[in-house]
Amino acid sequence: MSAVETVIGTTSSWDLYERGCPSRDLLDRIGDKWSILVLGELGEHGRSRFTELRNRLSGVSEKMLTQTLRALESDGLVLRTVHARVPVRVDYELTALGQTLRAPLRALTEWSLQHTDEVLAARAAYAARVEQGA
Amino acid sequence: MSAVETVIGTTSSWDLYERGCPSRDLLDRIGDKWSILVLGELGEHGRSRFTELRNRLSGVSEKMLTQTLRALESDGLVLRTVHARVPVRVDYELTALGQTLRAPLRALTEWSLQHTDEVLAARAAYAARVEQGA
DNA sequence: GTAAGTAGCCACCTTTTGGTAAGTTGACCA
DNA sequence: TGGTCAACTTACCAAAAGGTGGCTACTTAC
Repeated sequence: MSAVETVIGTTSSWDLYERGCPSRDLLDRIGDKWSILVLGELGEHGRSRFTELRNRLSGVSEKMLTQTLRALESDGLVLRTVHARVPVRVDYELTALGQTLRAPLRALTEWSLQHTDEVLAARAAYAARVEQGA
Repeated sequence: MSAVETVIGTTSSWDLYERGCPSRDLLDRIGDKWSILVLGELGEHGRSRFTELRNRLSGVSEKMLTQTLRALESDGLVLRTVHARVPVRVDYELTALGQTLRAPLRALTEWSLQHTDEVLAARAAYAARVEQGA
């Protein structure tokens, strides 16, 4: 059987540890740098326009932003609404599915913010150890 | 001021939405495909050897596995122990810091497993829509 | 004496990713 | 007449990621 118990009481037909597993690909996608930030922004600010996102995500290029938004839309996480007035106006917001990702993602971003100092310290210590050892 | 409230009651000196933010880099690192899987494996199985990990992470190359483990070690998330017997034996396990990542990461992998079907359906629908629209 | 096993490293090469910059659409404004 | 705005799209190019295969050291087992 290919079903795997990841946590007691939870079964799924997918196995993250198998190559080509769609869940693994999905994980890779939502773990993507810009995806995380876009989803975070839309989660916090709600419906936003393209330029708003571009301005709030420091360092993102238009190309990357478009690409990320398209992927998220295709995955059913983000809803894209085009207003046919001039100039064109486009809104992005989380779908219901996208909303379910907020908690897990926030847990991760929170962890990252809270432990950055420790990690930076660990890196410094590691670099020092390597310098010594070598 | 550069401090930012991410969640009520939580402050940090970092801002994920600023380019060059170390937390953003860190997030990118732990959101990495192989990092997630290695941390997951070590979280579930506990202390493991190099070849055990290689065998359990279907599709990983030795190069990638080494690279990922080194990065996690340098970040203070994984402890690497070399036993100087012959043939060499090396163990990897989560550090205390690494343990604190288990919950957030599990939340994300769980989400991924549970919603893969919905996302696949959304992708199919999106592809159909594009085909129609174009 | 030689093959096997562990835990890698290194050089080479291909694929993918991502940045920059320019073009597009279509109404409206000076 | 031509410049502007929003939200892209496209082409081109550089950088980075990642795969492959060969090499290492050391000892035990055949």
